[in-house]
Amino acid sequence: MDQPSPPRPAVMIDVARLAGVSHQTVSRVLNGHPSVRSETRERVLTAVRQLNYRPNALARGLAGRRSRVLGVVSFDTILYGPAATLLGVERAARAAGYGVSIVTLEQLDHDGVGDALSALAEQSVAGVVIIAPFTNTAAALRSLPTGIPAVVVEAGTSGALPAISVDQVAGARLAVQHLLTLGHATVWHVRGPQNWREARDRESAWRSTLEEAGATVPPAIDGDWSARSGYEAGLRLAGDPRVTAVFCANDQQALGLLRAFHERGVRVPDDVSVVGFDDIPEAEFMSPPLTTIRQDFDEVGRRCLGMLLDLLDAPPDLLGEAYPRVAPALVARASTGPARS
Amino acid sequence: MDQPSPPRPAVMIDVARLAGVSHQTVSRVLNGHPSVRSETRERVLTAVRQLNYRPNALARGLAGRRSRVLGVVSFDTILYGPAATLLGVERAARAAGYGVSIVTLEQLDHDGVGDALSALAEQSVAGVVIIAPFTNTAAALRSLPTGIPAVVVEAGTSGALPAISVDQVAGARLAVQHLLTLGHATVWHVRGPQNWREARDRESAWRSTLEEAGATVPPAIDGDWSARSGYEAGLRLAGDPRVTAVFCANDQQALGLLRAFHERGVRVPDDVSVVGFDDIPEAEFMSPPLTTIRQDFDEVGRRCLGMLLDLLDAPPDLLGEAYPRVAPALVARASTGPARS
DNA sequence: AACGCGGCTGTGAACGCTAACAATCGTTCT
DNA sequence: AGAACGATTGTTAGCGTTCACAGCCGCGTT
Repeated sequence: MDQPSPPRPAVMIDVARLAGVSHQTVSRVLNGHPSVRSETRERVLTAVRQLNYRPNALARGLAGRRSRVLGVVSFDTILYGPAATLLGVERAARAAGYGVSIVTLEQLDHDGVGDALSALAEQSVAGVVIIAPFTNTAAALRSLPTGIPAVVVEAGTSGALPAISVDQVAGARLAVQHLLTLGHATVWHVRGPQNWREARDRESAWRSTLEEAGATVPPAIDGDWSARSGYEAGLRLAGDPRVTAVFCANDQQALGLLRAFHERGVRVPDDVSVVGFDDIPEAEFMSPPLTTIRQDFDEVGRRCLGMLLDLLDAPPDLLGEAYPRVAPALVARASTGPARS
Repeated sequence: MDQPSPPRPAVMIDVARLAGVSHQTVSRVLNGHPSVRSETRERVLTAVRQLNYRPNALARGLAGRRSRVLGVVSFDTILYGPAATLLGVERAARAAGYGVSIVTLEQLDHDGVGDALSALAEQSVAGVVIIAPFTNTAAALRSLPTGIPAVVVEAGTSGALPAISVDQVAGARLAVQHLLTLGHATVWHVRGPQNWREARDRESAWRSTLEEAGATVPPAIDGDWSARSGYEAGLRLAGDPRVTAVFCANDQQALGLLRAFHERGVRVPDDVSVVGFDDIPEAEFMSPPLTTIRQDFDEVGRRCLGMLLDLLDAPPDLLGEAYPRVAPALVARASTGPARS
């Protein structure tokens, strides 16, 4: 006689027996196969509920082709953008009935990405989302013949890979034009790390926007996304009377910059205007509240997943440029103002 | 005749054939079984390399008992602590040869946790780490007879569940005592959301530390971890001459508070000292740099994983309180100073 | 000289599910 | 009326591993 709550969780055959059908019929019901008499379907569903049956995803993946798990390759640092994107992807995946397995990389190099992908392939993920917007990611991926459908996030115009990204060029242009419109003769730039695609895109858009406006292009200051690097940049910029407007490649750097300016008695926005990038939740509460470029990471995650799902059943790679960039937006706050007269 | 790069990835039997052994011997080599002649082992490993064989985790999980995947239940907001902990767990898991599947919850309630756990159970994870330090998480978990080994992060002294946490009480005490030592008559508190275990722990430690010191205990101000809530608290506190020291339940709230004080002309630390909690990377670059309590989330993640792995082969729950709390540390910066004389 | 034992390897059967095909039945078409 | 058809269900065979149980070998024992 069976115990009411057996140690072993119910499997499909248990459900089948209880419902008086074959295990295949149970499978059909579970997978929404059309040709099952509705009375039978009900009987099966009742049995499922009664036994608290949950299909085993491992067996499912092994038997059929597709697993209902997606892989996400992210990396090892807590940066707002990637973290927010990951969340967006996960949420969208869950909504679509997929699980999410993550791998973070410490190495940004070829092997790192390769290993991550292998680890995911081992788990038979149906597809992967790669949130690793380094300039060399695309190259690394191209040389990996894993055959898993993949979507790259934020990789910009890298080429042959399906990618979703925020329009970095438009964002940087928004920032620079905002400052120029306020009457600043030129705009300085604290850029992000050079191995990041986005950093390069922002920098080059900054440069070309200035050039188009006929403004002189000051040298870019190096940064690495961290507040500390922004702080150091701020210390260098603080003494220079030519500096009236600074565009930071992200909000953390802007925070550090603000700190340095504050220390050195540079008033923002009276002496210098500052614009950031990302619109992290804290931006509104910096001193002063930071004007910045908002990126909708949630939307990125969502589109990214949509694209991956399309990729899963649409075999060809004809999807090329069908997916438009996500548009960034300027959020004007108190850190920017008219140029000193 | 086989193509050199077949569309179908190699499976164990392919390796076996190439090495001239049985599939079982291949399995033995892969799992480090002792009784394989070293010459045979070499032969198999060579074949593995040659075919670029990777064992199928799905089949492995199905056939054997254990899958090499752990689940992490997190939730839907980008908060520094949980994000950092997740990263720590993932890193530790990867080091131990485990994959990580994540599920985020939007609902904090019983069903939310239950669904998350079911989703993970479906994937046959070997164990789960739950990063959801709500006060009701413990209750929700106890009522779930899923039978999966689980470790809860940051759940404090909740009781019957294996848990790893930073010593919130010690942390809050550190903060309050730091301020009292500086000569402040009492310390105000902007607390976190009441459904968070940690928020309650910090609040009650704040209260008891004040009481022990014979200081009056002002009413706690509500917050929800966000900078905005800190800002609002700051606006309320700014007018009050009795307020000379504020302990914020996290750094974001402290940021908002600083912003509000700045707006209202309250000088920090001259008029009011402020202490935060977490030591987010930005804390050092706030205006002024924030004195705060550092939590080592990476260590939390690591211990958490260690505990889970112990739990996996050590069946009994005799591990109870064997795992000590992670000690927090005071990081003194410029936002605190002596009381006004 | 036969026995037994330990190191090494192979065989068959799960694991829980889906895919492909076969079987059954009541209809509908010619 | 006989056959073919569509809807519904069952049967059999894997998916790629590990597990349990044999085999085989050569050596030291009795």
